[in-house]
Amino acid sequence: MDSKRRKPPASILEIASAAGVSPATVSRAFNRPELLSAATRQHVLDIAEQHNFSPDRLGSSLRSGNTRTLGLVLPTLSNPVFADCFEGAEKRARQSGYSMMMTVTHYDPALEAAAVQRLAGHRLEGIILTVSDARNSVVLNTLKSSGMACVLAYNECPTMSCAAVDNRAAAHDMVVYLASLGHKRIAFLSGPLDLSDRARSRLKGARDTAKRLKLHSVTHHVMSTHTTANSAIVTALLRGADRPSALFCSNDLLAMDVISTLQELGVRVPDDISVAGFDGIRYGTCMSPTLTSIEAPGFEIGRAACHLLLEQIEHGSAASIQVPHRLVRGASAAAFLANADHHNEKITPC
Amino acid sequence: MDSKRRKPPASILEIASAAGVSPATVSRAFNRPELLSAATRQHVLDIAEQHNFSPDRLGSSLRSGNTRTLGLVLPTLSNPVFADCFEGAEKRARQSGYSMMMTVTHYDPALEAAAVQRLAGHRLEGIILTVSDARNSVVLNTLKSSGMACVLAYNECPTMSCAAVDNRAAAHDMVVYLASLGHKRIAFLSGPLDLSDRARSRLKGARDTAKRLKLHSVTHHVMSTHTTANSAIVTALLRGADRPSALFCSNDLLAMDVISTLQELGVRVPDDISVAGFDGIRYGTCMSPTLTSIEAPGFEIGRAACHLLLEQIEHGSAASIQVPHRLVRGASAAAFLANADHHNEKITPC
DNA sequence: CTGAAAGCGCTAACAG
DNA sequence: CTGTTAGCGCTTTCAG
Repeated sequence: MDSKRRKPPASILEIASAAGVSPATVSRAFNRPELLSAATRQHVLDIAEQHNFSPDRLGSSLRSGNTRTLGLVLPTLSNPVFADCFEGAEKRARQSGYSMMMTVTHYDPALEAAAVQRLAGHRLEGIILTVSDARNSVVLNTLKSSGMACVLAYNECPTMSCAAVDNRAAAHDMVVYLASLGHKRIAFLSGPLDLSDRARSRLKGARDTAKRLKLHSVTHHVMSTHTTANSAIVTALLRGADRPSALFCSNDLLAMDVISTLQELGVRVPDDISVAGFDGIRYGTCMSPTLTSIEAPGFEIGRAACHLLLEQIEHGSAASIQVPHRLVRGASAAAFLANADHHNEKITPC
Repeated sequence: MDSKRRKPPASILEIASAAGVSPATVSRAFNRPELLSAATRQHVLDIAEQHNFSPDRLGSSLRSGNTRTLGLVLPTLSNPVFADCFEGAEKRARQSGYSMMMTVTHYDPALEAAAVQRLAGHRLEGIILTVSDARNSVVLNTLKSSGMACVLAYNECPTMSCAAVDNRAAAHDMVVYLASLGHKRIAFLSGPLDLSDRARSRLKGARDTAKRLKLHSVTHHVMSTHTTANSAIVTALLRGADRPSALFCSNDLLAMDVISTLQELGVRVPDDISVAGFDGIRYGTCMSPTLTSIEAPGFEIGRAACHLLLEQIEHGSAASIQVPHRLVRGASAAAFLANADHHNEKITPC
């Protein structure tokens, strides 16, 4: 019936001639209606409507220089905090007539660089990203020197505009809470620190606070990825006299995997050991036990980041926003009982 | 130091003159390297490298007509199945050098229309979407008549290219499973059916199968949203002699909320009543009780949808893919015990 | 208030 | 193999 090559959509010239006006007038009817007489404007819009016409952003972008498109570069959407972040950012963008181009990097700096390069080719007006490590990120330097508007989400960085929680303060709050439950030996679990400045800040916050509270110093245990527990490492850290009574995980997905690993090992949470996460993902409250965590509101971080980005694009400002965090008391962390580690005594060091 | 208005990035003409060749040659060095001598090509690329140049897609798109950008329109990323779908689709797109523009619609047909309109303005080469109701969707008709390449994800639709699980067969499998556990009265819970053709198909599959298996006919209970339980409705359906012994929820998020609502009401799952979901989200296995569900693999659906879309763009084909589903046996659905509804007897109808 | 003309950055078509 | 030329669709001066 209809040919495979469909006819191209009407251009501004056809509308102009159909309406008996110049192309400039058609353009103005859409972009600067105040410059036209009400009659002309309405006439043009009617004709456009009839032809089902709306101006092509491509020509418009090329000529005027603004694409009304933003970029969002996140580690992964499998982590609900980042999915929420997208929703917050995209909603804010949409409110200002911007579209969002998005990609994921899986915490891989090489993919981060490729992502920025690819997106930048589309002449985005600005970009929101979460990088592995804001301090030594080549891609951030490239981006800054290219002059593209740019805001970090989740990363804290003194030299760039960013929207994030205060990771150190949040970790502080968690350690204070765990201490208030009677825990004196706390271990911190995370993925590779060089791939997450957030994990680093959280560890630092935890260590500083433990020292200030005169707890045992916080040990650090590195999993091979950010969100999965290594069974061997978890087993190892349960051994010995200086075994921790609470495990503070650098994010909730890791905490969930740690808990299920512990359960497989026959270690009860929180009876034998307490576990806390970070991020406050909603599924934490459906788990058994419910997850103790720090809520870092993804939607709000995304919204704030996009807001900052738009301000930067429109007014050149380069402010940052610190989004408030909140302690979530769940059942996975409970009061420390001196004899709770009885279970452990039976484990023979191998 | 540097002025607020940074100098525009190098254009192809500057590179051309710097390299002592024509602009067309620079273009070819990037797009059709096989047309150039190795020497010229390398020389041009070196110069480009020095100037940190990469061709602007905007000019390229306008001239050549392809933007190498796809659109993805999903209900929400808060539901992990859709987040996975994005990951699958975007990864596939990236492999073919496409970027992904994305937006969410929160199951609102008006937002669906606005989303498509907005994205179409960017001259996408194709679009993947999940709509509320593929059968009577104005936006789908608009899209088809516009000639834009288009694939549905999750929706099943005989007249369009789509990537989805067989919802009726999947619901069939679930009912067969529940029946095998001894359940004879099954209730189906969902959001408004006119906003979800998937929920409709699943209900139909459940009803047909219940009839074939000579179970009691499946009752249907409508929640005000797709993913939250109405406490009053849940309470009501627990009353009476024909109270169901199993609740089949149209998605996992709803099932999770139903379970927590039941627990608040003092009804034990699965001891007093069994609950099943649909989607097979990964958090289902961390819950207590673990969730019985049908896995509808989001990543695979996204990947397949994007694959179909690219085929359609490149070869005009309009095939569909049925992605296999899988029953996930969790602890939320257990064998029916005749006396299990003792708990119920005590509830006084009000 | 409206029109004419130039050109954003790039690539396709055509020459050579 | 490489250069020349024209123009994708739009907006923006500048003139009226």
